[in-house]
Amino acid sequence: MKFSVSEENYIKSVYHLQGLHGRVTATLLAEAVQTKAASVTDMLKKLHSKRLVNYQPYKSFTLTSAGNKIALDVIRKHRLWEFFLVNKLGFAWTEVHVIAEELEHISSNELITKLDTYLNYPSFDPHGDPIPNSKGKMMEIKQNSLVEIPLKKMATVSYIKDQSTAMLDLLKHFQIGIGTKLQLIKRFDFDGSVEIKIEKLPDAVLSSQVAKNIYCTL
Amino acid sequence: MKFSVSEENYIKSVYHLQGLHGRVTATLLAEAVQTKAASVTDMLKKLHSKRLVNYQPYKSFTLTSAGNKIALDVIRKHRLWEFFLVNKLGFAWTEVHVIAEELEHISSNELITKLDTYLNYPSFDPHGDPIPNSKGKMMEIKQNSLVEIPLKKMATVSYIKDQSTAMLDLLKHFQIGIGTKLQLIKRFDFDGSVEIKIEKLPDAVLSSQVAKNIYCTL
DNA sequence: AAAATAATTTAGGTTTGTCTAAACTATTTT
DNA sequence: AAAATAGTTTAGACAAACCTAAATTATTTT
Repeated sequence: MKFSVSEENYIKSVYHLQGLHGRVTATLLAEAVQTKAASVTDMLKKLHSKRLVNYQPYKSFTLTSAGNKIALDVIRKHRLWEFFLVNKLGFAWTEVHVIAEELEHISSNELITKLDTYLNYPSFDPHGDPIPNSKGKMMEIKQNSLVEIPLKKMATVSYIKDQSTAMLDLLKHFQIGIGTKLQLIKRFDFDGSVEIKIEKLPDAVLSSQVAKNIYCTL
Repeated sequence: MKFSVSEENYIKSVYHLQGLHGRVTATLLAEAVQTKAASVTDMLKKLHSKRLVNYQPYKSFTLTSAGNKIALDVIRKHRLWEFFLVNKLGFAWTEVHVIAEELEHISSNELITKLDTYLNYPSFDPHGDPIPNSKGKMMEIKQNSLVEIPLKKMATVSYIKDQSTAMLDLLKHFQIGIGTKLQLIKRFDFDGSVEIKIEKLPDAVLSSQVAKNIYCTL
């Protein structure tokens, strides 16, 4: 079955919100898809009739397994395109999200299969998010926030939680990006700030607020 | 200014039809965009109010120069994507049209600029059609139908006019495709059929009906 | 457990792009 | 040049996805 761009966007948003809150509420979803709660109700009825959401009036809701499958499919496309945009076309990882929001709705399955092959079956997108494979399975890696990794151990930045311009600006200044290798030198209990070492750079101190938003693999 | 997918499709079709017939009529356009004449009238009013078509009720019409610019932009995207699909993802040139019909409406200009660079500024798409550059300029090559090229001279197939399955099937059998190098051996005046030679293959005879649809560069 | 507040749904409307059927205009035939 | 035919436009509707305002239900506070 084929779905409209709107339907796909709603489903995708339900998926993401479910990941954060377990169940999803109309207001939350309205916010996510940039519309009003009344419009969400309309769409929920439609998605319910197609058996893509478990929905009862006035209650919070979740995706059915059919809905989940579609969400993963859209997310797979989104992340593969992001990978392509960064690793083949040379975009910065901070620029690709909006473009991938459009590309993720191109319908050809053959296209995604071929793109996946061309990119050599990547498991993570440029933001560090896992890319579902054709069956919807994602790799999982234990990501640890900078505040909780062991001292001295080499770690690789894998994900930035807060992607606001202010945060990205700060990261740029400290030359920290996805893939950056670093070690935790010291944790200051007083304010939770951390001192880190990046090869060839002077040691840097990051506030706990910043450190909490940086995730690493060990 | 941004245009809807429908608007872009109408404009693109007007452009193509103009190339074939000089001026465009509502019925012709309706056929091209797979809709009814009444819907075309509605859209023409809209495009006229945006100054993209030169339109007067009950008359045939053409694109304004603003409309032309948009058409070339969409065509550029379409053909660059087709090039990408064939030369990077490994699709056959006969499979890419429908996918490119969707991709051509992705709005980012930066994306097309980067894609163009990545593909190394190709001048022709896999069907042999010229790709407009960022200013809308297209390369022109003299293409000669197989019935009119000189005897013995080496020629390269550059374009297939009739792209019906029947025709493609026939071409496959004779191992003729875009880029195939061949020579005209003999022209039979009786029925206009032609004998051709392709390296390493036995000579083949094509009916004038077939030959008329094969274009070459010399 | 009422009252107050917050969240959700309904009712009725808008826009975009489509449709059919009827009315109108242009073109072709005789 | 009138009649017949072909092409185009208008009028009125429809579906999708959205909106606002009012009504309804759920949740929280007291």
